[in-house]
Amino acid sequence: MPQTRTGAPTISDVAKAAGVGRATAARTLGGYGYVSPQMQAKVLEAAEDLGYRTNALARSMSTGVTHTLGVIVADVGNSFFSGVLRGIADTARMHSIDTLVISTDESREKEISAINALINKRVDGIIISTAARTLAAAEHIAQARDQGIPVILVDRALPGLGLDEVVIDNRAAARDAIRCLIQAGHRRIAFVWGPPTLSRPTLRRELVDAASDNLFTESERLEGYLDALDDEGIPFDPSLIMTSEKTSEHAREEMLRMFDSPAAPTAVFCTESDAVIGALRAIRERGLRIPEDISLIGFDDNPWAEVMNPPLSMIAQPMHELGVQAARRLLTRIENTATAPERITLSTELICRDSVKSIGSRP
Amino acid sequence: MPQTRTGAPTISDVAKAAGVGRATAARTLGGYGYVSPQMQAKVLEAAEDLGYRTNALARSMSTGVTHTLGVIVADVGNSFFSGVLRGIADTARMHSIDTLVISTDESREKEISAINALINKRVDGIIISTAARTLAAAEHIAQARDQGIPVILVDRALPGLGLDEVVIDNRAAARDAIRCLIQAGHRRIAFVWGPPTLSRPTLRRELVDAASDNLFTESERLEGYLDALDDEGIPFDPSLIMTSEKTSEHAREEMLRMFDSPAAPTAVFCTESDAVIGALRAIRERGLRIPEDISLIGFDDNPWAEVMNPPLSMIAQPMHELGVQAARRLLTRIENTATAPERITLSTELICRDSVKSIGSRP
DNA sequence: CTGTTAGCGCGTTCAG
DNA sequence: CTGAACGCGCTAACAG
Repeated sequence: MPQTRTGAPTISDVAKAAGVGRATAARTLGGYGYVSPQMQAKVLEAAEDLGYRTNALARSMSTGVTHTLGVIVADVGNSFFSGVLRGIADTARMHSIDTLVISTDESREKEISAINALINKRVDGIIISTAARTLAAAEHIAQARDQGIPVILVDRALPGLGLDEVVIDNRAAARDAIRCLIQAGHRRIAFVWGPPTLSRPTLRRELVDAASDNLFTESERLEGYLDALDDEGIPFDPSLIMTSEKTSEHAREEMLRMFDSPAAPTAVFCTESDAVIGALRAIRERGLRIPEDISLIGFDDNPWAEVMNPPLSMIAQPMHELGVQAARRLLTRIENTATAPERITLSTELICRDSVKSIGSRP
Repeated sequence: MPQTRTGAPTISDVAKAAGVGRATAARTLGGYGYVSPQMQAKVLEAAEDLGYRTNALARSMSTGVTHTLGVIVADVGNSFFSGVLRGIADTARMHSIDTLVISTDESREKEISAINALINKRVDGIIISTAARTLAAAEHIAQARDQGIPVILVDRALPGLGLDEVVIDNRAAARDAIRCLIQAGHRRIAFVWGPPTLSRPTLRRELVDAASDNLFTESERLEGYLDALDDEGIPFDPSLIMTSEKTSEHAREEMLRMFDSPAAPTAVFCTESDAVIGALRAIRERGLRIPEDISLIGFDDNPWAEVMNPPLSMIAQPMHELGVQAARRLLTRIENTATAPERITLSTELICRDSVKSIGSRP
């Protein structure tokens, strides 16, 4: 029978039952220090039939290690983040450390409260895909870092914080996709979802400014789009950029607007899979066919992209690997806190299927 | 300057800095007991510029509450589970409690080790979608329950454990879908994925036996399929049941096999979205059209189902709500440990779109 | 190799 | 209303 109020047998209960000192019991149960095989057996047996479970809280109190790490993302329900999470949790679990997950919906308050909760719970480290776009807005992250908690930025970098970052090359990914479209003869390419702005930007500068104040991933993708246009000397048309709120419903609406314009796009580039969904809805509503009437390339090669009619050309992001690398980096950072922070950039792959048609307006 | 080795300022540091007793500091910082506004102010200020963060571990040690709950599922990377998780985490976070997530890949060992980790970390409760199909195989769950940790079963029930269960009506969902197909005139309906068996069952009994030893959800779905067949007096054909390992690749292979058989199915029912992906691949490979050549209904109404050509008829599961209900139930269970366990059954919705064609072989 | 003792940081009596 | 003292369960020096 357990003696404590909480009901759980403690290490002293075991020691008593085994007829040895606490420390001996603690040593064998904790797996440290020396203890004779005979005593060990006695302790183990006593522990067994008392149903002893080591109290991780108490252990953490004295060791200062919780074997728990925190993960903060916008939405664990999202396929991208849940893929990353899986990668993180898998590699963490291999080292028998658990994962605390918090979704923020890109809300600053939620992110701050998440960080605080994790700090208070004394997690061994934090992996975060922050909604902050500026150093000033990332004070809570700097705080965690200053508390001595290792922090890894995943998917969204934020230079200047002096933290390790694990990201993909968003700019190159977007550039390659747009190039693929341009090479197929397209010149009017819609960019479905860009930086949200209050009014539609007319100048390129306005747009770039808005983007630089936006999420790392989104602004990089826009830059890549612009890069490709520049390379081919194609003029930038602001009416082809979606700047409203990022929901698949808004993506649909903006696409509809573009289709109804005299200078409608002949191709669409979507920066996220929800954007693809929205674009696809609009395309169907207007009775357009892919790729005959409109070509499409999107981000995130989910399994369904391949079974669409026609199969969609997509940019595959290594979600799981992103998580694995972030977790690895965190683990080594926990050991060795003193090396210089670095950025790990994973590459994407443009999976060419049948959603892009050559419209042969090229020499 | 912090005095402890861990670097973090403690409540006594604050007390000292504020020139008051520990208890006074503890009371204001912990938000309990009485303390004069003036002292309170002094303490708060001292805490502020010392950068004090309450140590949740220490607090949990004395209160016995961790404000943390554990979630165990097969795969957080899976869209169904990540949806459920989101529901759980959302409602938990509203009560400022965090969520520890562990994936098991349906492995018994991983599930056991997950439960142990959670018990040791003294989570306030556990929500699990267990891989165990029998009471005997669920001993680890019974153990957690006996340790006094509230446990809620989600998505997969296991009667006899005496635990609360939050599930959907799998049997009715499958039955309705099959009925819809039958009413459209179909009599040869493939069931893509059923209980894995070593050899293809020839008798209905064999199959049902295999199913009853399978996951709760899967066996219920098979029963629903059989129910509908029985209602209409349609004979059961074992060659239409997929009994190999559950991967989309195997789903594809089994579909291919069925298509090549003289008695090919005219409709397919898929019990999971990965099964749909596999079936869709096979359908394309054989050059079949939906719904002209083959009708299809699947589980899990993910956003992409609606933008397929044609839009797919799907069974929508309330994933988020499943999580919300499970979390709610857990929270009330944590308060009030003494009420009788109950099963909450959420209903699904058959979303009829264009993947089912009437083949009019009916009066 | 083993037992004793002192923290870890906070909640919580119990006098004053 | 305030402060001193003890306990939570475990690790870690330190003697023996």
